[in-house]
Amino acid sequence: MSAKRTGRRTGSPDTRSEILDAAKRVFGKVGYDRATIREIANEADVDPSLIYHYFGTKDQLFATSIEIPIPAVEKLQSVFAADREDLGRRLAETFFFVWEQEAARVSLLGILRSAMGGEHQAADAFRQFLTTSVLDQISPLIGGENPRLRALLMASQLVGVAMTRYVMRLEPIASAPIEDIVELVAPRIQSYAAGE
Amino acid sequence: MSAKRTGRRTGSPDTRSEILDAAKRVFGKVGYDRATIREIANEADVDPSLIYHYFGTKDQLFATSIEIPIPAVEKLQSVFAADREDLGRRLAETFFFVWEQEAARVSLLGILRSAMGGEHQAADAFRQFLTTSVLDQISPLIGGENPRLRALLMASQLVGVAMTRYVMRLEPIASAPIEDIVELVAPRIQSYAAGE
DNA sequence: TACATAATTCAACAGGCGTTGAATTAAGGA
DNA sequence: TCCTTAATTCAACGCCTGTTGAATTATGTA
Repeated sequence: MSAKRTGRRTGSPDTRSEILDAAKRVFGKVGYDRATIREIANEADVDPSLIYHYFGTKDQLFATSIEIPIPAVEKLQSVFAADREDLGRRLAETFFFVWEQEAARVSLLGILRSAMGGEHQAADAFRQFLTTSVLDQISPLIGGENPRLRALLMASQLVGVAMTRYVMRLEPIASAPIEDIVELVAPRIQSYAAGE
Repeated sequence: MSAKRTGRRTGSPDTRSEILDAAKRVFGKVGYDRATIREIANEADVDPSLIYHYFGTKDQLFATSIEIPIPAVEKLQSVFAADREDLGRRLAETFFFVWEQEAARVSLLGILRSAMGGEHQAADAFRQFLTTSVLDQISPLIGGENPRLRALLMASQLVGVAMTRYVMRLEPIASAPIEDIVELVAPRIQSYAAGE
């Protein structure tokens, strides 16, 4: 509770990172619109104007804080190496594995919340990630007609579960063990991948 | 373009309804947060304070404008009369039939957008609708273990598609004919209903 | 016709927001 | 040690928001 003083702090604290973390938390909790610079600054124990010093504007701060977490992207690559019959399960497992991790979740929540709210940057980021990192990779592995549509329907199922579990926290999906969910979801996702 | 005059208008226009329609449109387009009273008033060609005269507060206006459209609820009832083997298809068809109608869609978009944004009223309304009007009715018809979880997963798939098609407008799901989507989604939803 | 009441706008308020520029303090190299 | 530069806060701006109260005009009833 040391009283705030003006001027540079002693030591070499990585204040920039603390701001970014606070931003992710707040954006994840309430989305872009309801998140205020002042609240983020407060959460980071910092003056609001310092945020502008480091990130320029609220939009830019948001843009910086919604980069898809690297571990998530890496994990994804390994999915596409799997054999076709296993694609559904691997996809579901990876998806929830990432989401269950606190650090990734706050970022993803921010993206999802804001994208659904119509925030352009978030929507674009989400669209692009889904298109290039998921659809483009999955579609070729899929049999039957409309492979791209099928791929997006797989993704829709996962997004739907993320919505109900992490955003809206609907029971009993919110507190069910992931294993149960994967067990039920995986076969249906897989069936999209198999022609007919 | 008649210049605005003060005082009561001539004739008997149902201004209240016009305000409500405008509210639905705006809430549907941008969600609760970004929607401003002034924009709604403008859309309804009315002074902002008239909205307060009729609806009291922004929250109350929102609450009034997100009642689940009656046709939607009625349609739903007919689904549960169906035989079990047809449940998936009937559910999917009904769901999209309602969503494809302009009037219902703007309301549903408002609810969905705002619920995802964490707006309490919308989230509660959505939760309650899903619980009492969907889950409570579907669960008893479902075989296997965790019937309630299965029911919610069916709903998740539909919500996921609504998100990608109507909210985020992701291609190719956004402009695919509903028949194609139903054709693909129905069997997977159905398979949740059948035990294992 | 006179009058109560409903419908409508005008003008303003306080509060919160994103943002900016100047002032203050510490760190690090010459 | 001095001085440039980076980190940090202070104080304020202009704007937009939800909201309110008084003023104005029409409707419907007695």
